[in-house]
Amino acid sequence: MTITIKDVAQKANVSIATVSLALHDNVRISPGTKKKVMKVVDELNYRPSRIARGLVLQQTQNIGFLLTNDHFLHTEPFYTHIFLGSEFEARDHNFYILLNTIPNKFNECDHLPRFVLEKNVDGVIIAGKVPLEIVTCLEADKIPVVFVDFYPPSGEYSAVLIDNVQGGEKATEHLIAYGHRNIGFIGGDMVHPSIRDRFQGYQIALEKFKIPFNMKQVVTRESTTNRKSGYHAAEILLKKNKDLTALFACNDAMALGAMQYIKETGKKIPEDISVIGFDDVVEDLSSDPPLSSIRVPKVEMGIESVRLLMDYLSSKRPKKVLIPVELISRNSVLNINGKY
Amino acid sequence: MTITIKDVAQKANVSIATVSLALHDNVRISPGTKKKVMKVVDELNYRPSRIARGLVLQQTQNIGFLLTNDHFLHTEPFYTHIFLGSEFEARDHNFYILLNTIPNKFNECDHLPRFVLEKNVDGVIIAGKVPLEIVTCLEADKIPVVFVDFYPPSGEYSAVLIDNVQGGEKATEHLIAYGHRNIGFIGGDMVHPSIRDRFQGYQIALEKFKIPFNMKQVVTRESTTNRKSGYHAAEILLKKNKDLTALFACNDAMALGAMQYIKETGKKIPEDISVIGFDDVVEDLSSDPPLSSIRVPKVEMGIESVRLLMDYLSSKRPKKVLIPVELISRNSVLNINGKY
DNA sequence: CTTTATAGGTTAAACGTTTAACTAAATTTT
DNA sequence: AAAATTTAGTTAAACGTTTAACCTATAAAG
Repeated sequence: MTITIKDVAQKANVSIATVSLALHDNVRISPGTKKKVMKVVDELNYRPSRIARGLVLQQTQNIGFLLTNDHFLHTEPFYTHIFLGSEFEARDHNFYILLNTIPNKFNECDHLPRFVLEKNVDGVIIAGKVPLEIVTCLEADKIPVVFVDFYPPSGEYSAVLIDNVQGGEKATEHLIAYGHRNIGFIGGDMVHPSIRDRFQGYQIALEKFKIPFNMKQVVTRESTTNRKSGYHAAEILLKKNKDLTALFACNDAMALGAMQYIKETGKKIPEDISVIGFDDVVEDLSSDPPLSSIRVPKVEMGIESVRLLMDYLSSKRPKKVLIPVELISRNSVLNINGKY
Repeated sequence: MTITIKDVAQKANVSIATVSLALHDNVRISPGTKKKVMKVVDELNYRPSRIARGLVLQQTQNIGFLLTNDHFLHTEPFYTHIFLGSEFEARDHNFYILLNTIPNKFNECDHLPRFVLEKNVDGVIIAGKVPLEIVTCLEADKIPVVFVDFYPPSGEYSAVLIDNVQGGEKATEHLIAYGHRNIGFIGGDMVHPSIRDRFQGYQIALEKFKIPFNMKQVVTRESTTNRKSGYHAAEILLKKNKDLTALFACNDAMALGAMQYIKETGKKIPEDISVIGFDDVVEDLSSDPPLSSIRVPKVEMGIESVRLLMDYLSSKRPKKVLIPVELISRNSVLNINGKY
């Protein structure tokens, strides 16, 4: 027996319309009546049913959150933090987040996430790279979309993006500032815009300091960006380049893999080789040594994505936000200025 | 302009009741009419509105998922995997999972998760240890609850629990089978039933093999169960007990902390000290050496929790499920049989 | 003193379903 | 052939809100 607006109306001796209007601070309701209603609302601990409200208002107050299975299950808590940020902000707007993971490959339009099929969301947040097919299907449904940490090759969307170029520069410049001149780049899945941008930042920094760019010092053949491929990339790189003093890995997972390879070959980090990563997902992961990285404010990105969606819902205009990143210096990079 | 049941009825030349009944496979509808209706449903790509349905059926088809902030943000992806499991299973039942993280400390009843206040869920899954105040508030609301990896000290609830005693035994017996006789136990937050059970499993295994239990070989004073406290606990333990050949840490995080301490003191794992953890959250975390552990089937637990909730919703009877665990042998435990 | 405006409500329709109760035609039973 | 039953649908109420349209006193204006 849940309390409805009728119960309140009855007990307060007014119509249900009055209760509703009072709850919405309508000018038509006198202060006296309002107080009376509010008192009963408190007494009965009444809360409007979100379902009934949704039906008449034709809105769900739900936000869909789309993510590939892989991304959610990643050991590195990157997208989960973004997800949590969106939950925080959604709460403030009285929205709910409906998570739906999707397979990494996507076939047909007929199997869209159910919250889309059922029209159970007012908008969708898409985090990370997803199959493009799904984007076109969503597009067809005219459902508002915000991208986080990914942007489809064509179209005009709201998006929260990391300033990857800036990050790549910061990481590389840090190594340069510490005296490194032979810096390897560990990439993977170069089709991914984020990785490409980080690579571009790497190149920009080198150029800025007049350090010749050498394609031999770069690995971009790995198709994934996890530890295993980081390990493998480091192997390739270090066997080809005996003179490298530092590695910039395009994300922390690859950096950790690279560190493992380096340690297994008997070399010391950072004494023999310095390593810097990207994403800063290793906070209390106690890698040995602690990995320097580029911090990406993940929770903030989640928050921002909800804000953009709210904004779009009222203005109908897409907006892009570029999130700045920050260098986190730990102990995996050695200052070798004046050492050689 | 979203398609409603009316549009379907009109185009199929039947009443909306017929459409609804046809969609629900009601015997009253002849095969012919049903086919006709279904054809139009397909043509118009009609999907019943979950909101309207929820209103008349007085059910939300939503499940609340409650978790403390800390647990969700843990680096170790334990609860996120449980969460994902629940999402998988909920999808099969056409339910949505509404995540709500709560602060670790909880004050008043007046600030329950909104999905409870708004009656926006049919039931709630509570994962991990939560403030007891919230449990009593939920109890008062008569809202169906399933606990996962936690069970409140009093009351009768549905729950999915890890067989921690069995796990503690398996871990310890593994060490014993490999010839270890001086086995330290690293605990923390012994108020937590899971940790206590693991400790109990440790004791049972020792007793089974007639190995004397020695309180000196046990640390149970740490208030948290993270890397830092694992590091600290290992320090205490190893300084007091020079003869330990193996450590059983009550979870992987503490095990990793302990490993770090051991390595920093110049000892080798597993040559000098064997280490085994619990939870198996380190899968591709590439600890060095790879940590042996007790695997807890996290995704399955999430799945099971939704099943229990569904079961409770129809039967109104709480049910407990004890999830068995599995030894995962990697390289952090050395077989020292016949070595001494 | 009648007319008009205003303040403070109330009535009723609408949102999109489900389903109990009803109905009409067809079929079976007696 | 009339009565009873079955079949295959339809009608209308209900779920809990919001809000446009309507109403009725009272105050202000002429």
